[in-house]
Amino acid sequence: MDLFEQGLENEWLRQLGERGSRLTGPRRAIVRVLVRSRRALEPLELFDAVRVEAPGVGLVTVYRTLEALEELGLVQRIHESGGCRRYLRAPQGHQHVLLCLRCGQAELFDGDDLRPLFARVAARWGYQIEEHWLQLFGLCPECQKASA
Amino acid sequence: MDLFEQGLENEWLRQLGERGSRLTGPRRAIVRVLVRSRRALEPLELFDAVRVEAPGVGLVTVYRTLEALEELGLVQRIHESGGCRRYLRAPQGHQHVLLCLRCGQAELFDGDDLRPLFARVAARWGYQIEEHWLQLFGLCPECQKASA
DNA sequence: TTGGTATTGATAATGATTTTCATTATCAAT
DNA sequence: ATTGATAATGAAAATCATTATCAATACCAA
Ligand SMILES: [Mn+2]
Ligand SMILES: [Mn+2]
Ligand SMILES: [Zn+2]
Ligand SMILES: [Zn+2]
Repeated sequence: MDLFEQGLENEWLRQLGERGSRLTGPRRAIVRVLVRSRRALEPLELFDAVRVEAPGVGLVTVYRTLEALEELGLVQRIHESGGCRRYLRAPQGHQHVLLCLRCGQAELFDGDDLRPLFARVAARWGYQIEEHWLQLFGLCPECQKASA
Repeated sequence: MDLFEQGLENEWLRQLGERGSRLTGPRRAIVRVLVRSRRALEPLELFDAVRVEAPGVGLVTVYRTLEALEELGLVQRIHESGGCRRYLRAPQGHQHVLLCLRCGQAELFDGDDLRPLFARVAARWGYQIEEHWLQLFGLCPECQKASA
């Protein structure tokens, strides 16, 4: 078992509890899968994965748990040209997503400094910039080999 | 009448024709509204705006025309935290969107040079970067006044 | 002007997400 | 441990945006 993911799982459950949510079987199972996934998952994919270990869980509970985790900022919706219904572990701190176009694997990176750009744009248009989205798409090392 | 928008309207119709599409009344009306909008519009909003001048047009035709214009790259879907169903005139060349969080007004800016960042990320993760999304959100000058 | 056909709008179908509601499970207070 | 208030659950139904169907119409090349 991965120690980092184990810790993350406990932390998510703790935050759910903090918020007043009961720590139920279905929630534990859903959190367990989400924390460990390297890919962004659609509700139905998540549902299928959860049911492998917790067969009784309903799709509706998957939707409800995703909503709760999104409110807590533990999970984020991923936007893609093909659709925007997949969810991924949210980054900690200032990070952005790098997605593999072929297999969907996700990585988080940081180190972008866009402040000079924001300043120019703000000056040009008179906007007060509040937020920015940056997302990179490409081919992961495995998929590069596969398509070579 | 705005000359730039007039020209853009003609250009869109030309490209639709080029592609083998007939230049019908409904299409002309839809293009006219889209070309002139400073905001990204949902299909239903677009439908309502079109029906002011062309009352007979159906919602289905709005969807079909949006699809055609998106294929031609003349229109793009805008992604927001609240939903991803609005469409906006696509940028020409390398530009990105700046959106007002309050009124939805959209501006296009360029001048971002993220190549150094891409190079670092590519090296760090072994990805071959193919594409990037950058979007800024803020308050336009009018909305800043309104909320002051 | 005309004929072949792309386009249209009304309608029905679809599919993802939400709502409803009776039943069950959690957990703080005994 | 037991209890009991109530949060959470899953099945089923409802909703809502989008897509498919289809007979009638409008476009446009000839
Ligand atoms: Mn950033
Ligand atoms: Mn760019
Ligand atoms: Zn890959
Ligand atoms: Zn504004």
